Amino acid sequence: MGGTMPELPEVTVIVKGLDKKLKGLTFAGVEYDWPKKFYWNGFSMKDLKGAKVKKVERIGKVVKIETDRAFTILIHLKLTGQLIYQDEKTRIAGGHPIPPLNSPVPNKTTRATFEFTGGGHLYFNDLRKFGWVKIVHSDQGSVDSAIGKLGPDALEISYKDFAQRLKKKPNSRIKKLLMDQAFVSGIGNIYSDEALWRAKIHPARSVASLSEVEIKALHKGINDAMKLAISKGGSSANSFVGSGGGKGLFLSFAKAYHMTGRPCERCGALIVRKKMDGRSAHFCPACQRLEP
DNA sequence: CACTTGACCTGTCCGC
DNA sequence: TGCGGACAGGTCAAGT
Repeated sequence: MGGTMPELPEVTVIVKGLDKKLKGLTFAGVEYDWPKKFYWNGFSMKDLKGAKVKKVERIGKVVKIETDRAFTILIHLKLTGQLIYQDEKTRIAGGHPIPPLNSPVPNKTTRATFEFTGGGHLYFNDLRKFGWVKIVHSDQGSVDSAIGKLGPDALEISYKDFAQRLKKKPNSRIKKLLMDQAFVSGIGNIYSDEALWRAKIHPARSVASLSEVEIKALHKGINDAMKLAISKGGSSANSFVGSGGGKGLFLSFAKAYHMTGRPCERCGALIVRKKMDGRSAHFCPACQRLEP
């Protein structure tokens, strides 16, 4: 099980692993060192102990652990979260690659440790402490502020629905809109860059300027980029390596993201990075043009 | 209102 | 090598 970062593909990979591992396990307790981002919402340790995991699934970028009790556990990895399950025989890990996913646990980034009867542990690590854990009432889990307003899932939205929703936002810049979780859920900075590169669309283009052909390419680009990443994350022990040559991270599937200064795979022009709407956009200045 | 900026945190990398 | 600044995958609140 490998992993890179917590956007839709990475959350998908870790959630699939956890669903297999945790299903049927019984919580023995939890410890945490960052109460600020651990919300009980009226539930308590007494409720947690003895509860069984029914299912683990992904809602947007949120990890949802359903139990056989009245509560559900929601976890958001934000920028630097990791989830690592470990018992005597197994270890599965996913999320942000720092510290390395094979580091011993717990460690100084460990914010919460769920213990299961039988000795397994689920570690929630988060270097920057932006992530959170919420225990929510099962009936209210789907309307929690974190997931209640999410748009259609980026991997599931049809072309038709995608195009229709775009029509309602003609003035938005496309990259920013792609990352808006209320528009579609699951896409972050990496996959907006990757999808736009595939569709040959400049990140600052307005929605109104996009042709039907481009919108089709973008819909396909989202799917292709994410599915490729899921397949890499699911199959490779290390989908990132420290590169000797410069950049700290190398993502095996990336065509644009973090490829600043490297030749575009398609046309050879050098990939550039530009600050846009508070985030950095990576794109090919030759095949992703602002003006036709 | 819609849109932009700052805040939340800690660590790494890059240039001087 | 040391030091300061930019930057990091996300989201929400506050400000304009």
